[in-house]
Amino acid sequence: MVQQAFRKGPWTEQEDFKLVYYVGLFGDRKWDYIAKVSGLNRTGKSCRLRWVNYLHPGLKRGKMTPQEERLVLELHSKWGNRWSRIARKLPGRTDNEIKNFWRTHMRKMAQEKKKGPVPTPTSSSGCHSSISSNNHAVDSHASKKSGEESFYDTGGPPILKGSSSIEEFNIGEEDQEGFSMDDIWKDIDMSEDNIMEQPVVYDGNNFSCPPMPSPSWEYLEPLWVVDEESMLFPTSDPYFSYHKQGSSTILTG
DNA sequence: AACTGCGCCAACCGCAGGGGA
DNA sequence: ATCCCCTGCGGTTGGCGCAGT
Repeated sequence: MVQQAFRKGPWTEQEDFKLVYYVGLFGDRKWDYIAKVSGLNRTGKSCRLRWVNYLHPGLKRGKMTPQEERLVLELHSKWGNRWSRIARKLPGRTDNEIKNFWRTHMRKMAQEKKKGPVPTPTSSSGCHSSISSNNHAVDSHASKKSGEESFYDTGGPPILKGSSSIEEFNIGEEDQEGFSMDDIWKDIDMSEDNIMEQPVVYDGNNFSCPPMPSPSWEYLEPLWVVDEESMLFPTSDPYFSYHKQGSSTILTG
């Protein structure tokens, strides 16, 4: 058999469109199949990763809130490097995101350690020596891309925009204040070793999103008018008009 | 203004587990 | 019962942009 040379590297706008379209058609499980029929010339793995880490409608972009940071630290002290597990407790955050955050955090801790003694990283009070400053200091994308509307500034991937039902997944930075950490802690205590997928719940203030790795397409369907014949994309969707305004075909990297 | 270092994110790789044939 | 394929997870790295010099 001749091994097919798959495309690698950053995803283009067109590839994203295709992927979203085919995930809409076939769901988010059969990645190899999607990769094949879509003609993306990517591996199923690559498609899945792109979806989970970037295109998934439940994603919450932007820097982690202090609450989230604290939660990550606590959960990490509990579970170690079980990123996906930790991610399930942070609605809208991916394991990759958390992993990256942790790396950055550890680096900072190491640097601070060089300078002088610091409280233990896993203590919720101690970690704030770096965390809180971090909160103000940097968000690479938010600050980097000032001047242009960034995915990372909007509280969610653009695909979400324009749909009122979906928009509700965008938990803005401010909304995080109302994000009940107590609920999360309770949840953690209750489900310690019995993590279940939970339905999306909106009580008027807070959201509980489905775990990232297994997103549901139910809430996306209205966005996608699937036309298999013509393969038309919903160009009227804000997501697409957004991208059409952009000059670059490369979305990331 | 140019250069360098750093921080951050996206994406790849390898491995393990689960499910179906 | 075994094998194979697919999916998911964790670790790692390359590239981009910003900040400091």
